[in-house]
Amino acid sequence: MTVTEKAIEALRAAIVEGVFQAGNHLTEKAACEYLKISRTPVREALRALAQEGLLSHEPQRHYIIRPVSLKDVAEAYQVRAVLEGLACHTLALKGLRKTTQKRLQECVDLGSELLSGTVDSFDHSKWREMNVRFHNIILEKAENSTLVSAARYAEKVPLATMSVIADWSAEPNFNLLNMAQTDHHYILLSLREGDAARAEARMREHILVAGGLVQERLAHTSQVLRE
Amino acid sequence: MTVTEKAIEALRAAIVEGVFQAGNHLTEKAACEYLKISRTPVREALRALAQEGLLSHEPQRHYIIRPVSLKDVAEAYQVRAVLEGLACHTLALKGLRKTTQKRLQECVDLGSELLSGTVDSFDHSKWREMNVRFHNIILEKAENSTLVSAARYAEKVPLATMSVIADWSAEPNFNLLNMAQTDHHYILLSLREGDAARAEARMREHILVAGGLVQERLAHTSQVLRE
DNA sequence: AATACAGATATTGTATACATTTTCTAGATT
DNA sequence: AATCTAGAAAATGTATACAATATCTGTATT
Repeated sequence: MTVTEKAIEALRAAIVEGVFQAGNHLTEKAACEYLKISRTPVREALRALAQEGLLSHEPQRHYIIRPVSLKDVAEAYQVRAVLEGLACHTLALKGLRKTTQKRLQECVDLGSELLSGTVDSFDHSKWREMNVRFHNIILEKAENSTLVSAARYAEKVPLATMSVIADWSAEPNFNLLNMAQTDHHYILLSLREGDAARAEARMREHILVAGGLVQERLAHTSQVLRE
Repeated sequence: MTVTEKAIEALRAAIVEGVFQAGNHLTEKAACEYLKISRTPVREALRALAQEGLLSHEPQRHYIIRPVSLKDVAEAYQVRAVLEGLACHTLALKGLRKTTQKRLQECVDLGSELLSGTVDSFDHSKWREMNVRFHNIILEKAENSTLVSAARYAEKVPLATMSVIADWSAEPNFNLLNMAQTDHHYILLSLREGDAARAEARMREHILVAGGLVQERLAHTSQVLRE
């Protein structure tokens, strides 16, 4: 792994965690001293993060850490909803290959297994891993590279990714998890039946609900949000 | 304008025009000598173009000019269709401001004016400008920055943008232009009525049709496509 | 003849020096 | 006191030198 790659990850983490506060300047020098490396890889990292949307930048001016609002998070989820909806639409038309169907079924089965146990023994990290896998399989099996890239982009909006939910393992909401599980079940069913419109609609709704949940939690836990 | 910015534009143009052939390597040195500048801005430009999707790259390896297939173009249009569909959905729910409605109406009026004249006097560049404007207004007035970025990304796929049609001014297809004009009319109508579902559906269909047209032409004129 | 290896060559990655532009500051002017 | 204007300081942009890695080439080995 090159220094530049490490710089991208380290700076992204630092920004999301609030080491560099939103709204402030971020000079190349400050980033260099924080990471203890030279300017060249830092410049490349800053440019990459700006393209991701984490920083804003105009030529000849310093980078600014883009504040993230609840509205930004909501918008990112709306975009993800239509993109993953398209993935479902495409995949339903294309038809599920047996191996793909099997892999998705495994996710659904694992989900119901995880939810069938006692509340105390619920394994949140396994559930999260399963969830990411379910969505990624659908996205990738649609075999549309522009779609994958665009979806990855929408996931880069801070706090607009599934993984933030990991921090809430203390008090998982089983009503919502059961809803998500049911969604997954019916999405897979629609895909198997080749019902493109329903698969799309279900996935859209599924993601919008998840987005609403994330926003609600963020509003309460008052993360690093502007306003 | 900095050297880096000029490098990005010049290299993008060179790739799209086929100066550097698709599928081939593109070494930093070759780009430096072509542009007659040093490696630093070239490296930044290559990284930016890779993020756009024009080049592929793995660390410690040279950049490769990503070949574009008809399939890629089709996929990019599908992504644009759902994204601009979302823009319509959002805008219809949000409601059109008077100024926005006026600006869109101007596009529609200009379109019908351009199509009402004789075939020979048809001003293709004005039509194209109007079309880009119509779509941009909707995209921007939806006020979802992730959506705008994702849509801009999908437009970066070579040949998957409206502007390629500019080259076909020799023989515009009036049936299709009239269809597009009708689409614009009804999209605006749905937006004004606040009918989110119809506005979305119409925009999706509108873009898919345009994408089909572009693909058909590309297949005949045999552009710089692989396979 | 095909393969494996070693050295040479070329290419990418990083650091640093210099150039240019912007921003800050101190003083003069009103 | 407020504003404007050098000049200085600091930041970004660019070029180049050096380091690390990958690729190529020719020879030796089987």
